[in-house]
Amino acid sequence: MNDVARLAGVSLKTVSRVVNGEAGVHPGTATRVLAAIDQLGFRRNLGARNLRRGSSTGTIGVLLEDVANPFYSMLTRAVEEVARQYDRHVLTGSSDEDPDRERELALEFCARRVDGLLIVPAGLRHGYLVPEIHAGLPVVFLDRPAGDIVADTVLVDNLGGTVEAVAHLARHGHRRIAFLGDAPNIFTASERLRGFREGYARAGLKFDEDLVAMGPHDERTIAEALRHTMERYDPATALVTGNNRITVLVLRALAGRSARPALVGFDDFELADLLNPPVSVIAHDTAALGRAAAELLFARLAGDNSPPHRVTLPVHLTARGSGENHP
Amino acid sequence: MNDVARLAGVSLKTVSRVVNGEAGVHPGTATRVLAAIDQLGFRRNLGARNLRRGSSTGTIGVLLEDVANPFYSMLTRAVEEVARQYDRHVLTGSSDEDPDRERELALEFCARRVDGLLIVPAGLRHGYLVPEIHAGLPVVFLDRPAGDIVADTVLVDNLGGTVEAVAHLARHGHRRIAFLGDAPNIFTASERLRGFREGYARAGLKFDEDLVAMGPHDERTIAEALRHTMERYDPATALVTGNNRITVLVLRALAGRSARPALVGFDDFELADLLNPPVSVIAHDTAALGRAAAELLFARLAGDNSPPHRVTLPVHLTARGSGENHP
DNA sequence: GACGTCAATGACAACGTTGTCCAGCTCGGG
DNA sequence: CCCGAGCTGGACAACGTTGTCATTGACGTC
Repeated sequence: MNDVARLAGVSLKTVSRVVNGEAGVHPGTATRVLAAIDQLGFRRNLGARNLRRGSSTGTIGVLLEDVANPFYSMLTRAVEEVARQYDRHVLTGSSDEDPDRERELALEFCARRVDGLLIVPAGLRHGYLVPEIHAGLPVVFLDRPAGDIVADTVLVDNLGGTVEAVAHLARHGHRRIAFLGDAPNIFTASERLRGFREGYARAGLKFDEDLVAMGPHDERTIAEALRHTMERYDPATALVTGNNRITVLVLRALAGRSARPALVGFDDFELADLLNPPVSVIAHDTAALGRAAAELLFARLAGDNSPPHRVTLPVHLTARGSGENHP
Repeated sequence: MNDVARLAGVSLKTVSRVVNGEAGVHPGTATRVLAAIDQLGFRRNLGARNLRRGSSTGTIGVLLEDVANPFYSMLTRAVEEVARQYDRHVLTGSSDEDPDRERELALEFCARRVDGLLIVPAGLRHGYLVPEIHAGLPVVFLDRPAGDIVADTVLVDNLGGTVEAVAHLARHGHRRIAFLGDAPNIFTASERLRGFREGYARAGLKFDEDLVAMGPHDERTIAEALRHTMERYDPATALVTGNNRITVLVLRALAGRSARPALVGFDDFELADLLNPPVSVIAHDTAALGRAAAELLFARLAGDNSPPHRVTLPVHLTARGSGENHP
């Protein structure tokens, strides 16, 4: 900026005025300044500007498990969309389900003075955020609640979803239904398991612990779980899968088998309707989830200081065929 | 930091020393300072630090069309992974294929002093980046080349891919093959179309302009294009689709039809192998694409100033069934 | 006992920008 | 011809941090 001022033969402050479109600069001077700016390729340093003005950095941080997972990438996009409306940019970080990494990223983002934080929490301890929240940083938890602090949270109806999945399968005559879920320390996984049990209870079925296989899962453990639940004297005739990745793993493991169990998966996914048979799912509006969380964050930024909200978005069973065959 | 200093009864500079782990601070003093930091929830302002030190902001910007598209989200993840190795964070922005938006985001990121820029360009004019590049900002173009400047670029073999797709279909006896591609102003779309023509030529087939339908596409235009190419006195018996989204649109439009044309899609996608029939694709390693671009960027940051590279990553046909039926 | 050494700490400027305040100029009215 | 208003431009401080350099005092040495 100094160089620009020198080249244009004006003072630093005048350049600042031109850059900020302030009134009170002679048009001729402004033209000279703009020419100098152009010639030098000057671009004002937003960091310095924000520092001086004490204004926000215009960024929000988004922490999630893995941007490459379609569920999270859709979330990210929805958040970005809302952020754009509020003139903010998005810093993303993938925690890979590692609490330490999450913490590290969160504190790093705080040091960068993000205006707010959206977190799909990996860990169960979020005390490290207390000072920041206390200092006025809005934080919204997304898809899973914070472990040990009270904060804004947007969830989907995990419990209701698996209750409905079991009810659906029971309506079609299934009595032995297996559940393949994610690691039980993950909130959504344990909630969905809880719903699964609840569904059994409501359907008047006898629950069998042996038909539950919690993760973390990969190709091998899924094959193992399928063997364990399906190849026995009293096999499961239906399956509930705990999230989009597990559903896909199961579908791949089942590919080629002639007799497929009935299947309802948690999370909708692209092409579910084009598979053979089409896969029934507990669907929820992922984009709405992201939007709701982002809107909540920006409401906080706009000054809303009501007590922490806990929003639960509805899910609905989308029956496509895979869960409607009888045992 | 001032507050910390006052509370600990030391000078500002001493706090700075403690925060930075510099030598020459009395252990007792350090303890007092740390206690004060803890009590006040102090976190140093990275923006101010970077300003003072003239050091990098530790961020790189990634501009692409839409993070929600699995292709781009996988790219993003790969980039994030590499960035992490080099201690950088990632700012993302979706341009939605809008050159103005891309430009706006790019310049905004420049003003934020990102260390480098990875761009999947939407527009054809990138002169606006010349001053930045000249000022030392490393920029790598990803998946598509820059419009009118010479810069580092990492591409996949678009031409070779569709050449191979046509050859594959021709080998199976198809003589009339249609191409449904994206908007022709998009580099990858026009390159793939070029490869498509080239494939026709190499196979000794007579090219028919009528069997090409370029986008942008949505459900309606795809249905239209299918009607136009398939329901005629000399219908196409096979189809090449120009990217993952178009492939999915086509699959959905074809769902339920008894007689399906042979199909080869550009870009691999999840579940392609589980459809009926499994979809043959021109696959490429998306993560490798992102990694290559990011590594190139960091090589530039590390001082590599050789002339701009242009890397083309190979593609390979993954035959799964949908492209192997005879007419 | 004077002096050099070394460890610990602090004063001050600077990074690039903007807000505040004041100075000089022009112009119109009395 | 003088004066104040209005316009234009500049000097200076400040944002939160760190690099440079100076200061203080304790200790050991000749």
